[in-house]
Amino acid sequence: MTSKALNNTIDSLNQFFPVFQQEQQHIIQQYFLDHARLVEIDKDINLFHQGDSCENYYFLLQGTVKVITASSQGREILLYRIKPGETCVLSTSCMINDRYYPAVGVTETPCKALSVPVPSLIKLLERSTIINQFFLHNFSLRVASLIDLICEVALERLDVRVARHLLQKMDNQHEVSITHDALALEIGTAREVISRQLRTFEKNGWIVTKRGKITLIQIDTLKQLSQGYFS
Amino acid sequence: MTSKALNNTIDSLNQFFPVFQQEQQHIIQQYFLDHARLVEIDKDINLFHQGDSCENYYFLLQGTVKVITASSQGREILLYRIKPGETCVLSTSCMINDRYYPAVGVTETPCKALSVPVPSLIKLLERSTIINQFFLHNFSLRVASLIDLICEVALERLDVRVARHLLQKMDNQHEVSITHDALALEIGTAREVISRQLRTFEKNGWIVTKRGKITLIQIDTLKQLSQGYFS
DNA sequence: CAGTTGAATGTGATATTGTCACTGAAGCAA
DNA sequence: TTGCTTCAGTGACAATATCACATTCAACTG
Repeated sequence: MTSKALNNTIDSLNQFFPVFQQEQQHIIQQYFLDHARLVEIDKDINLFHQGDSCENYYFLLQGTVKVITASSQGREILLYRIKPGETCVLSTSCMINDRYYPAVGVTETPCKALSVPVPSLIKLLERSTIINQFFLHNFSLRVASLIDLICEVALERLDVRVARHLLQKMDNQHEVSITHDALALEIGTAREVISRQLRTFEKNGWIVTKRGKITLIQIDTLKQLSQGYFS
Repeated sequence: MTSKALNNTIDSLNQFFPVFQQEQQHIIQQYFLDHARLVEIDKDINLFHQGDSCENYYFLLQGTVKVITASSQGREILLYRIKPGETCVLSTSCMINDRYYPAVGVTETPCKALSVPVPSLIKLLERSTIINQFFLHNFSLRVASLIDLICEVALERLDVRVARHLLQKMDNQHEVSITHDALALEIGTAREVISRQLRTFEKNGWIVTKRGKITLIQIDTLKQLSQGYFS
């Protein structure tokens, strides 16, 4: 990577390493100068497949990536999203254990990322505690979110989960732009199930649905439901 | 901790830090000398509750601990087991982010562990890359297992999951000593559901059930089922 | 040993969720 | 407009979950 290109992304690096200005600054800067490559990726591109091994490691600068896992039967569920300033814990996990990916990563929007080859990153891990701490933090947050997901999927009612999801995804016009199909994937169920759930919500007057769009009407009721206060 | 007590557990420490004999050996040994306390814990003791903050960190030497999370409705699911030579990623996660536990930890057998206060461990993390790498490995393995669990819970049929579980837990007499209730907790469903599933397995001649014990008869059939080859 | 007690398991009725095989509707492009 | 393609709706049925009990077994008590 050229020095100029690094300078262009040096601000972005700070979002990964807020402690960048310390003793190890030089090591890390030099590392990225030597090994990092700035890549741009279109929408709906597979970054990695189920069964791939991990060869390049991405530091996401722009866009979002969804990480999905699928069963043998074809049903899928969204494990988490990677946002700017984050990395993929799965990549980390695979890198450290030299395993295959147990999931698929797909860009949801056009993305920019810093890409570094895994072997060099492993060497860096042995030298810099800051990098280590960065990865620890990353893991730490994601473990918590994965456990939350397990609770939801294994123990919560579907209507509760749908309500939560809608509230989480609504914009400031109280709208969610998503197809039933996509919502089903995120929640880990089938489209028909979502369709029916939304229809009963609509019958209750809680939401209004259009093609590809859901408008939340009775936000408070949905909030109550999302916290399990309802039958 | 006295030097003698440390010597008693220094072999155990090696199972955590196989690279113990290197440059940082002195730092880590000294750390455990200064801060670690050997604790013995009875069976069925809660190490931490949902909502606790993390004050002591355990390195498990003997016994097993199950980590369970519960919904508001009271249903529970087993997230993972901690075995000797392991630590609790949840503790790590809570320690690093200064969060509350999203789950419960209960000893399944009498346990021995090294206990260290969290603040001191955080300081050690800033000095030793070996400790960092240890935690990274730990996280890394657990993330993979959590993702597997999500796949199972969200996407797999119940009979497949029960079959897998039985195969995993059987001893070399092809027996599993467990109550339906406990099995239900591990799989994240209700006892009645497990009872019915086992009964149909038994009708098919795949297993024989006694009170508190299940004997697997047609192992191959169960293996096929566990891999999803069956309807 | 019989009797009691508590844990473990069985069962039917019903509600929720998932699957399958379709039909219909809305938007887009030629 | 016509023909696509994507998105959504529907009924029938299967699988799983929940509830409210009844039953059985094993261990303990006296």
